[in-house]
Amino acid sequence: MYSDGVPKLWNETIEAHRNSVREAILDATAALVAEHGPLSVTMSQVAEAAGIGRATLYKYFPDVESILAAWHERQIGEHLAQLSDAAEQPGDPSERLQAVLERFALISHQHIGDHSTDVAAFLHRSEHVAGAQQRLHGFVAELLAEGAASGDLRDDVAADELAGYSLHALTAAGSLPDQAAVRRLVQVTLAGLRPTDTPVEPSTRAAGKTRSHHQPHRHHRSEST
Amino acid sequence: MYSDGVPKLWNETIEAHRNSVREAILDATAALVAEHGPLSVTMSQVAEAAGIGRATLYKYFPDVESILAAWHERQIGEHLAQLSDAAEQPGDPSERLQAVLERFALISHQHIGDHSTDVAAFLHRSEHVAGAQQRLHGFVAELLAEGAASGDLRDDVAADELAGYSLHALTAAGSLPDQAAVRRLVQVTLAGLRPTDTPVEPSTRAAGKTRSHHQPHRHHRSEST
DNA sequence: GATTGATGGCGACACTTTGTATCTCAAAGC
DNA sequence: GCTTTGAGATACAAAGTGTCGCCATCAATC
Repeated sequence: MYSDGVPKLWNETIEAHRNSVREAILDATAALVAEHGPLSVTMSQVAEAAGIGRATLYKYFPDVESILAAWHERQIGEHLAQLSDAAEQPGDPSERLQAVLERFALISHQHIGDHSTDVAAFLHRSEHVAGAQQRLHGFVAELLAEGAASGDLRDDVAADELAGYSLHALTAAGSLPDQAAVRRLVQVTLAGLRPTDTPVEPSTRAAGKTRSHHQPHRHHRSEST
Repeated sequence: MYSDGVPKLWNETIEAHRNSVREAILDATAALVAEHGPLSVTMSQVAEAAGIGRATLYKYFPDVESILAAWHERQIGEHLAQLSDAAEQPGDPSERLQAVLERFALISHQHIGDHSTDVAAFLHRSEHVAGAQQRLHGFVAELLAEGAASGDLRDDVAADELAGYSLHALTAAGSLPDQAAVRRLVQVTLAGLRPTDTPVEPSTRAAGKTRSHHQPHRHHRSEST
């Protein structure tokens, strides 16, 4: 039937089945989270909603947290795919960056109520979850590094840190009422990324842990070009 | 009725006691969350950790979600107090704003691992929780409105939206390694708030005066991630 | 100072959820 | 046909949940 080069031909169909069941579990979980919140999700509910026996569920995931982690990974993965798509559109780096950030903001805005993006915050070992999240961060950081190299963006702060800034700032889109507001948010966020005439001072002061406000900046209102 | 000066003296001591027990519950919850994550917190564990009977716990809170909500409220309240303190320091509006934002960023940075600020994301009725969070948002929005009025900050975007932007952007401090990075983040965030020569309004660039198309919207959602 | 009333704390009970061990069955491979 | 492999359901012990009712305590009243 199949190519006999593969020793585990039977394994392929079973893998496909497991995958479909897994997807059903994740879908059911998403629905339950959207309805009752992540805290009240139980293995029993998930099993019933997914249409499988409860004991069977344990053959896929050991506990609720693992399910939520997997769900979160899937979500981020999908988002990352959309962002990659947006990044591949033609245009100069600045335009592409804007397209990516706007895409991300719109995704965040789309998922209000659904806690998919926020889930990472309360999974205990957030570091474990960091898989897709890391890739997302790295992806944005790379774009930002490009922009900094071409002079479109500020280079006085590491692209890594700017990526964190951007991603967090744009999650504010989840609280916004409409897409026009989302676009304004993207503009504001981008404004924070552009080169400044008052760059962050590198190290005029030694390593001190005092909190007190450092020297006041006199910033000019004109940010020409 | 002997002493009519203080009719409910008994009520005061009992209230004090209830408050202390309540604080103990919240402290115990915080410890449990820090150790095992919010998902695995149970009423039994909280009761034992707080040193009270489980049934007694139900006289204070009906379920885990309520406890987490109360804990979150307390945290935000404390943060708000610190921010108010920072805002009352002398200085011009711009300096005060920077002090407040830096304080907030440092608080976010301080609480890495502890999910106190992230909890709002997964409480089901986040709108219910929004009490202190709303005040925090309004507090920052007010500062931003001041800055916009004095010309130190951009006025092409509603202070309301800028507040959401700022608070979200600064939560990125939770992922930063040291305080120097936190200060850089504050600078980047502030850069997004300053006036720009390319305001967000699509048209209406005729005169130097911008018409505010956007009216302040009313409803918000969860604030932190 | 004894009684009454109201309130906090806790033991106990019935019920649900959890995690696992065991069993059955369907399909691939010989 | 017979064996093997693994998915899926049933069964059970342990833990968690929500509630009722009893007791101790303290304020207020006689």
